[in-house]
Amino acid sequence: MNSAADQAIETIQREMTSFARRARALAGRLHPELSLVSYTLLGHLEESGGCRATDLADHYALDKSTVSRQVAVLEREGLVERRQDTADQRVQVLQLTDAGRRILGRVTDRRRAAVGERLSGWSEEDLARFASYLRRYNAGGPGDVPAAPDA
Amino acid sequence: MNSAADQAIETIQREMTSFARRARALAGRLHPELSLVSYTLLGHLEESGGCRATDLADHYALDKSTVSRQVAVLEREGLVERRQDTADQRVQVLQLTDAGRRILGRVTDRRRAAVGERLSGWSEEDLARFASYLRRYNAGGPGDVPAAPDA
DNA sequence: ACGTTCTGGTTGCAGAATACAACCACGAGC
DNA sequence: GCTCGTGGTTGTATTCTGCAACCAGAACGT
Repeated sequence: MNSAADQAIETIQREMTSFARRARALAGRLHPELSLVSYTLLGHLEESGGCRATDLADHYALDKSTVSRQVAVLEREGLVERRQDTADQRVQVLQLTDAGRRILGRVTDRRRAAVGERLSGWSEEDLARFASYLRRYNAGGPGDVPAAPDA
Repeated sequence: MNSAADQAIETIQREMTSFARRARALAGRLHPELSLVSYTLLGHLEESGGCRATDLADHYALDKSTVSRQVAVLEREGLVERRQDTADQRVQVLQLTDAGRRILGRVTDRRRAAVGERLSGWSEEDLARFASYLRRYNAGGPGDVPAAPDA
């Protein structure tokens, strides 16, 4: 099958890859104080309103050991805190601290500004459509839970 | 300023970030024989039809030392070859070998299949539009970072 | 109750990717 | 011919990562 759809898929996979490739460097330049990993972990904590380390690992396809270490760093920096779950003593519920929320907010602002600048010439309609495509792409996918469109 | 456009930009930056975060793991699962880095470097060589290491570094916002080492690996594996530029003895033009082209093709196929599966429910029109948005976004200034207004 | 298995998490270890700085070689301009 | 800029490599240190081994608490079966 070599249709127009195929062409589009080829382009999508190439452009998404290209973007991903640059993302780390972008994060490094835009907010050296919060690595791309840390940023996304904090972001997920905010979105989810607190979750377990395992959830983070699943969500980002990381090994639980990696998450464990990353979280340890974030905790040492006072950006997240862990609370033992009362029901299950194994579980540590992770949550943003106020400091974490503050830093996350600052970094998000800066990122949004950067992205916004890049999107400055776009019409509101295009922006909305692009956003919805991205959300749909990330949400969808086999092997991935259809993810409640809550947040 | 909290317009619809702002909302869209917020979403775009979040979703792009989320995607980038997973990309490495995806590559690891999908084609362990070719890391995300190697894949993108080979991809750029194919697209460009051969270029210098410096071009790769610029394009992906990598340090030239990083590229140098990555290319060394790819050369050792016989996937790229370097030719001294006749005009400028400093320059090494990098090009895919047949083996490199073969592997790149295989991996691209696999990636396209994965992406395609994720996009299976999409209309042809949506695919085309999504692709064009991504291309437009990535093309937005090879100067790369939209120059953080903060720093 | 007790042992087995499962789940959430940490730690030891090793490998890969990366940046920065120092360096070498060549080319260009004065 | 010097000096400076450019393309590339190498030394060094850091960070991210996965895998495997491990520990502790829960769940389940007998």
